[in-house]
Amino acid sequence: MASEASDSCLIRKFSNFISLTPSDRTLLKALEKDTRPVRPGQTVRNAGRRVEELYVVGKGWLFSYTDLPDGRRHVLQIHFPGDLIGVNQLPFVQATHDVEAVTDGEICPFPKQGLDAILTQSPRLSALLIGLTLVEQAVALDRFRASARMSARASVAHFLMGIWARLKVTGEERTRFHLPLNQALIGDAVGLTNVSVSKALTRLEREGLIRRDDGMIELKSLAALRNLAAFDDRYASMDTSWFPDAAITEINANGE
Amino acid sequence: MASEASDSCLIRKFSNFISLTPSDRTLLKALEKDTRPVRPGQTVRNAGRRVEELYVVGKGWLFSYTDLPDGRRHVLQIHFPGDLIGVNQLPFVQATHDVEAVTDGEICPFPKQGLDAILTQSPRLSALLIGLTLVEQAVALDRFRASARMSARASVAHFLMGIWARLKVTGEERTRFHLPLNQALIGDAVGLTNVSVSKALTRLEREGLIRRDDGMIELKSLAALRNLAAFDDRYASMDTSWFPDAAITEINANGE
DNA sequence: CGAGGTGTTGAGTCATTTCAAGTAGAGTGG
DNA sequence: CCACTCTACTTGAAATGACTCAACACCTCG
Repeated sequence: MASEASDSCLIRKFSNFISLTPSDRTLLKALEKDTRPVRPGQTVRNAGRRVEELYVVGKGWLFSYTDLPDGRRHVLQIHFPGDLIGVNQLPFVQATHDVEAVTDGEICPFPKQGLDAILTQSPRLSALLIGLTLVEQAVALDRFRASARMSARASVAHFLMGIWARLKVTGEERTRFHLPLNQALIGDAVGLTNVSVSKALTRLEREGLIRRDDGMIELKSLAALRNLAAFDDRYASMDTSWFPDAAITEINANGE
Repeated sequence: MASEASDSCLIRKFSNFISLTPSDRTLLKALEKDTRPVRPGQTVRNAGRRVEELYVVGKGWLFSYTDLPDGRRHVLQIHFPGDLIGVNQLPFVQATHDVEAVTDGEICPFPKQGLDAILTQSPRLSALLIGLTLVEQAVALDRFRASARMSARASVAHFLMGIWARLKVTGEERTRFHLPLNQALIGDAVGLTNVSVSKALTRLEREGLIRRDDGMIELKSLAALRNLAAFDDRYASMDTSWFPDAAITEINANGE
């Protein structure tokens, strides 16, 4: 009823791409019914365990990762408020990776079947859900490419641009933002050591492309960074024209 | 009507995961209505161009890639018979990467809207489609991890295991198979140079993990390779239990 | 027979890693 | 208020794995 967008990052994020009907909002709100606090370093999901529930991130940052046999770690994704964690776990009985909190935060757990309501009742939301998943996939492949084929410096620049682009989706347009990730974590995300990340960041700062102070990071020149890292903003170029019409949503909703 | 599975890799692949109803088969066959031959080296899709059509691979191998500003190339995916090319392009107006044929082959183009029939008429096929897309995503992330965090030798081993696991999905269980990819291409897929790939393969062969002859490759010890590369067969561990029942498919089909 | 594509091998180079030492800040307890 | 500890970050030197460069072998195709 109260269609204040501001109370839910999930709704704010989705509104960014399509206009939500009241029933869409109701469906989304159902996912955020429950709330659970998380502490820094707390494990939210263990790889290998059954995937019982998915999460909406309410507050705070988290990340997905896997450990390698030799003890090294690979960070697959950083999760922000408004993100859905675990859609990509759907086709697996056992979780393919761990999820851990970076900062204090709140997550909203809901059962796997919680998506059913969306998938059966709102083709438009379903399309957006699939679309966002595919965009995330494209983003991951971009990061892969950067890590595999570019210098440490460009790779780190690419990572920062990726964070910026994703924060933008939930409305934070600013080029200066709080980055609560330590350099070992960033390294594990782009395939470098903490030492190399430190050197890359220091150099980027010396060159005037970024600025750091007090846990904040500022992207001083988006153009230069984009150019250096061959960065593409996949969220900005998302195409929603193939989505079913809202009208069809109505018909289906009535038809059930 | 003639439900010979053997005439379509797509149907054979899908049958591997769920039992297809006659109407499912009809839906899938519609995707393979048209056929177009491809030659080695032929570009099937250009990055940046509008995505008008998707493809089912009928015969032959293809691959998706992007070029970097400095001329280097990153190969994102190898496509086999039975694969759907371009599902991940759905949310983009412009293609995010190029597609090129490796060998002689046949592809079956169909318009983006060709998927609509499946998505609206068969929840079960839709679920499988989404599931397979998510599995492919997990596979890509595994390859990312291998490339970012493991040795050249392990990374190449991982790549080979990945090919083997995917061939298995369309029924080729054998550990000896034809590998029509040159070493530069493999390098571009795992983030190495052709020279490093050559050295890695030579070493793997000397160690007895693989054997090569006449364009064929044989995985001599799956266990050792799996161990070396920390390989997980994502296709084998796919969970279909969350799919809607075939019964529901019936109801929906009647309901329209 | 020559040309082009492909794979192998060795020598030298280079970017990133490893190792190590040192700085800074936050939190703790005496 | 001052050690003390922890974590995070920086910086330099040395080690190393992959890269570059280059020569050569092999095969297919004309």
